[in-house]
This record gives sequence, structure tokens and C-alpha cells, in this order.
Amino acid sequence: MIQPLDLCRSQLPNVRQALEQAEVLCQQRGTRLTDLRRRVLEIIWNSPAPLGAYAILDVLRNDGRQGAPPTVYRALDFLLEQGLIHRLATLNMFTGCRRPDCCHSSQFLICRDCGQVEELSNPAVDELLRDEAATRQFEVLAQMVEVLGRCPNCRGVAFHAR
Amino acid sequence: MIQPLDLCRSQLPNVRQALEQAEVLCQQRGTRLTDLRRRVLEIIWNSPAPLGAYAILDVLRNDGRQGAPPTVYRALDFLLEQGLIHRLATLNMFTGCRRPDCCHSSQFLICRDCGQVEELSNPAVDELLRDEAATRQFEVLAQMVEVLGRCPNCRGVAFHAR
DNA sequence: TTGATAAATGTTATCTTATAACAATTGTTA
DNA sequence: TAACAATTGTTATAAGATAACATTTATCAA
Ligand SMILES: [Zn+2]
Ligand SMILES: [Zn+2]
Ligand SMILES: [Zn+2]
Ligand SMILES: [Zn+2]
Repeated sequence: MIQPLDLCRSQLPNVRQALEQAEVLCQQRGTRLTDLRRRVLEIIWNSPAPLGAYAILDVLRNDGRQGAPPTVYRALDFLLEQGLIHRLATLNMFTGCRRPDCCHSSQFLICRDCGQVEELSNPAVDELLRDEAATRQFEVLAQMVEVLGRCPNCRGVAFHAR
Repeated sequence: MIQPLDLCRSQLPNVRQALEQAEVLCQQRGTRLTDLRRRVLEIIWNSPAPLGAYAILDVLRNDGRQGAPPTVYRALDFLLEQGLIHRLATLNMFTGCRRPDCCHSSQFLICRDCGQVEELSNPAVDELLRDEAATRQFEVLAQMVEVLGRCPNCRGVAFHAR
């Protein structure tokens, strides 16, 4: 069976890098990046666009592995806890974190057409929201900032456009 | 049957105001705020915390009205289109818009404990995100900014705390 | 090495959120 | 009043997520 997307073990350089970094981080933290968890992370990184839990499950089953939704969601929970992936609330999907080494608040540019996601980490956004919260004596626990739109590719922005 | 929350036609001043404003806006726009749509808006405004679609459906059925999920979702779609309500992606819930008259991007402070929501509309946040997007030639279609945390009440912030 | 314990995964069932498809009703206009 | 469009009712189902318990695997002390 041929996969429509390249979700097999293609091992693009950035994917290998992400996996290696995850390995190191988990070792440092004393947490266990098991086969299943590593594979889920790999599936997410191999996808050009964020994936939903059930899409991940499909790939796992294609691997020949047994599993049901909890299998995937537990792996995702671990990866979220470790900051190795992010959940996109507007899409109910998951995407690999570009900076899993440092705790950060991020903003996402999500292309409506091709699904590609860009992860930003602009401290000014974070500060602005913290200021607004502080003014109202509101304690911030988490931020979700997602911008939906169209990426340059899907807009057909000319190559020479500065 | 007694309602746990005050979701009946309590007609708090701000609720009445919101409904009247919705009426006016729809008239100006030539859109139809039908009984069902008005009632759904009223249910949302009567609730101290945002409501899910199925919670709204429960109230409608308590009204003695017939209905199924599509009944509610269609009304919600209309209210969203008209900018009379917002959808909170992190909660899958809906809350009344505080400024339905003018198009705006908003930020939400959502209390994890009591569910209360504060709607902000800080243009600086909007601009910052637009700038980031523009830098990357990304066309912005919608923004979702939700801050999860704890409100002053739930933190037990002292009354005299400046 | 073995037994006890904790952690991770498998499995079944169920819950929540959302939509597709089509029928019936209501409103609008010619 | 007939024709048409918009709204609502109805049934069924898709999609996302979790609860509860069984089984397996890893860890560690004896
Ligand atoms: Zn990140
Ligand atoms: Zn795109
Ligand atoms: Zn608003
Ligand atoms: Zn609170």
C-alpha cells in the first residue's frame, strides 16, 4: 500500500535532527522516549502539515502495530508534556516543536490551504498578553496564539517579491 | 425542573442590552434574527461562563423546543457570521461578543477554575501578529488568541490589593 | 536469578463535538 | 395564490477524546 504523504521512515535531515534532540532531552530529563513515543514523534515530523490523532493512528496501523485511540493520545500526552510537540487548538492537530530545548510561548501561522505551519516565538506577544493579564490580576498558565491565513506559496507570491 | 445555572429568561440588564443591540444590528444588515437565533444568543448571554453547543441544546429542550445538534450549530453559525458571538477554540465553547458593532480581533482571558471569560481587544496584539505575518508574506485571515489561567476571584486576590 | 513494584501499552466501550443529507416548514415575492 | 428561497426539523454518522481495566514490559531490591 502506497502512502499518499511521505509518512514512512524517510529520515529527512530535520526529522533525524528532531529525533536525536528528543532522545538527548529525554535522557537529560530522565524520561523515557519509548519506541511508540519516538515513532509518533517521527510520524509528526515526517508530515509536511500537522496531523490529527487518528491520522497518526492510521500510520501506526500501517506499521503493523496494534493500537487504539488511547495508544496515540497517551503518546501525544507524553510528547506534549516534554514540549516536543504542540497542539493546534483550531485544528485539533499536532505539530513538532522547533525549540523543544527551551520553554517558550509560541505563535503559529497556519496556512488554510496547504496546512503548513510556521512556529514563531516572539517574546513581545508573550509580554503584551502578560501585561494585559497582570493589569487584571489574572494569572497566566498557558497561551494559545494561532493565526489562520495563507502562506506565500498558496498566495502565489512572486519569487522576486521582496 | 430547576436549572442549576440561571439560564432561563432572567433578563439581566446586560443581557437585554446585548439582545437589543443584536436586534438593531441585524435589522441594519438585513439579516434575520429569528426566534431560535435570538434564544440561543440569550442562552449564551445568560450564562456566566461560555457554553458548549450541547449545553445550549439542553436548555432549548428544557424550553420545550424540538431540536437536534444541527439546530444549535446552525444558529451558532449565524451568530458567528454576524459577529454576535465568539468561539473559544481551546474550550469548544461559545461566548457573547462585547462589541458586536465593530469588526475586531480579540484576545480572551479564560479562567481555568470558574470558566469566566474576559474579552480584550488590544490593537497592539493584532498589529504585532500582522507584522510577523507580513514579514513572512503570510496573509492573515483570522486570529485566535486565548490565555488560560486563573481570574482574580479564583486566585483569592485580596480586595484591597492594588 | 527471581519476585515485587511501577510504568507503559493493549483493549473495549463510551463520551463529546460536529456535520452530512434530506424532509418539512416558514417567509418572501411575483 | 403559486413559485422560490430561507429556515428549521430529523436521522444518521463522522471525528475527536477519554474512562476503565487487562496485559505486557521495565526497573530494582533481595
Ligand atoms: Zn515550540
Ligand atoms: Zn499554504
Ligand atoms: Zn468580540
Ligand atoms: Zn475564576
